[in-house]
Amino acid sequence: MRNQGQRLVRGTDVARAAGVSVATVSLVLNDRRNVVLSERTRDRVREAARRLGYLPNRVAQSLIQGRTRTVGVLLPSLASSFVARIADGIETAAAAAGLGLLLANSRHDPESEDRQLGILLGQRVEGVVLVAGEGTVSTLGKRLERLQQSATPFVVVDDETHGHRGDCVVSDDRQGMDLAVAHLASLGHRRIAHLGAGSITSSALARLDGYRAAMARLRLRVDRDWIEGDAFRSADPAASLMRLLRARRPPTAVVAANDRHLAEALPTLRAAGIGVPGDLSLVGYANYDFASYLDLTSVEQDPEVIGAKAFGQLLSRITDGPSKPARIRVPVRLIVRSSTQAAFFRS
Amino acid sequence: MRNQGQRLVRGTDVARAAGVSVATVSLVLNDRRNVVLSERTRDRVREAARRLGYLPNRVAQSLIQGRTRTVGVLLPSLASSFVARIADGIETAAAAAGLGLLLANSRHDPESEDRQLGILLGQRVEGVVLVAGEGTVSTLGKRLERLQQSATPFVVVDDETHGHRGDCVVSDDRQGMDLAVAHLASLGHRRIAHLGAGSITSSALARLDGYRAAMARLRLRVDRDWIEGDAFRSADPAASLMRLLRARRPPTAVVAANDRHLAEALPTLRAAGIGVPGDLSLVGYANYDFASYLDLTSVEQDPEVIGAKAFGQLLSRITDGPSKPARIRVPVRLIVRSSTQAAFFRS
DNA sequence: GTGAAAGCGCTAACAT
DNA sequence: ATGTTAGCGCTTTCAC
Repeated sequence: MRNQGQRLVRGTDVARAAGVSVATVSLVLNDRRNVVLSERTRDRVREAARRLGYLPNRVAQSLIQGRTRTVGVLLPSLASSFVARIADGIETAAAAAGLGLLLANSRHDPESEDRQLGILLGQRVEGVVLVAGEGTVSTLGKRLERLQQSATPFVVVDDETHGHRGDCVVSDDRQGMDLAVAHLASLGHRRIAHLGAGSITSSALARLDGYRAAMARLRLRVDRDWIEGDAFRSADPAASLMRLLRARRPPTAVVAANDRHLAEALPTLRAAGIGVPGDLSLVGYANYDFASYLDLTSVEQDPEVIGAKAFGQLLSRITDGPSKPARIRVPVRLIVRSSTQAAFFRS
Repeated sequence: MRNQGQRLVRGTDVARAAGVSVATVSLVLNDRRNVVLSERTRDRVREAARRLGYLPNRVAQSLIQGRTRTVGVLLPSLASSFVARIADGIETAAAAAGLGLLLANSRHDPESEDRQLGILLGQRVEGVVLVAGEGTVSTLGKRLERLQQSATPFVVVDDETHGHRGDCVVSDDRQGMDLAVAHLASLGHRRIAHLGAGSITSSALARLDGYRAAMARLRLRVDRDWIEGDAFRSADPAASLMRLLRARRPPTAVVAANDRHLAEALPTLRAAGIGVPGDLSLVGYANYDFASYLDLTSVEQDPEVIGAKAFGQLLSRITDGPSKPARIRVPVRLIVRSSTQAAFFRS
């Protein structure tokens, strides 16, 4: 539309070219099997459509069919590769189901997220995948309410704290922390500390929770000064890590909620003469590509699957309607590299 | 649409609730200043719209106005953070201009790209940003032809080889290589080799070209065995790098077309006892986040700006119509870290 | 077998 | 100052 100059080909044009009516064009091109059309007409129409490069106007189709074959994806930013890969997973699944993707970006701003949501709803998307993020997560409830009122199916990704209002898909952070802690314990570590993500997202909280649960399951005590880098003192991961090492009973291993914090703290560790894994074992989280270059043992997530599951759940809501909210946790796996090592000689 | 149960609010509903006609609703909500409406009616309509949560159906608006306020973005994958950040830039610019984004993913497959393009055109997007990628770039021409025939404005990103058919936006790879080579030369290096990206994208070619041009500009000879990792022997960056070091006149510095190759070759270098930057200076390209963790001097691109410029160019095509094809090169900058050092004592 | 006509929800001329 | 009407491009009964 708004094609300066040559106007786009319409069904009418094809009809005229084929010497039939628009109705027939529609019948032929949509392969309506219940009506019987002569082969000759079918061919003539198809030929004319091909020759003119006719593409049925999906806007008009949407209007009359009452469905847009489009879902909305509302995310905080594509700058995060985790989020981008989730979007990739959603797109792939949606394309396979014949649905298009309307992408909107809140730029971590609740007001913007609200405005974007309005646009998506105005476009009459058939459903919305809402990827939570720092900045918007605390007021997410409002937007979910709005979605509910509009009776538009939706799925929340990367936040389960608001999950009671509908479906959500998250990475299994508790499992990840359990794998990390169990791995260290199996290497003989007993004094395992946690370097938090410095965030209030449900992921960060679940990782902290998962750390505590794993330690409890393995009957390992957690000293009060073994947890650092919560939402309020995350500014400097290196400083946080060094604080951990000054604990009354210094840890022999640290599980971090994020590879990045570890990577940033590494030079400080080196400067302090603390060898990894000789003096300290480290497990990261997210398995960013630099984890392999830095030889960091890390928990790998699967954002593409998260996206695919989110779309799958959304699709079943669109076709089957609402029912009991689902909470889907996508499994993670531990990638063992050389930042972790047995702690025999320390106990 | 396809809202099981409660039907969405239409203009008619608002009209009935406010005791006016649909036309009036439209006039009020679109703030038509040329027609005069009583304040009382305006308020009544606005109030009713607010109360009912009315959102004008953009599908219907699109149909009658002949414009969808939507642009299509067709990219090879969101798994690449470079591409994802370009998409982010496009989205931000589009949102600022009041246009939505229909995102489609070719998964590096030309046929899929063609199919997706058909869907975008069927949706009557007002323009298309086509991000080139490995796998689709060689047959890009066909799709550009299709776009031209449909008279839909488009901009190609990350490929200038097909740029003669319309506008394109690329990162300034030649400038990047020039910065890298000049930096090394300023440190006293004369024997500077090139480790290619192992790709046939226009970026990879431009970087190789840029390397040659920069060397020529600085009157530095390029030995025949100083170029490695072209499209045909890129499988193993470490092996390529080691081959470079066995050149008749071994280089004292290497500029790579991609950080990743350097990162992968680093362990091999270490194992061979070759110190960086002591024995060899290295400059990477792309400035991935691991470049900072590995202390790699690197050329930083600006994908968000690339996206923004691409959208800007597209928008001017949409509003102003076609004219001489533009070729926009987005500047890069060199981030100096400690993988490069003066080569005084070697010459 | 095929065409005519109605209508999806909206906007924009034209009436009143 | 507001309502009536036509029509965007398509699909879908219902006539012929």
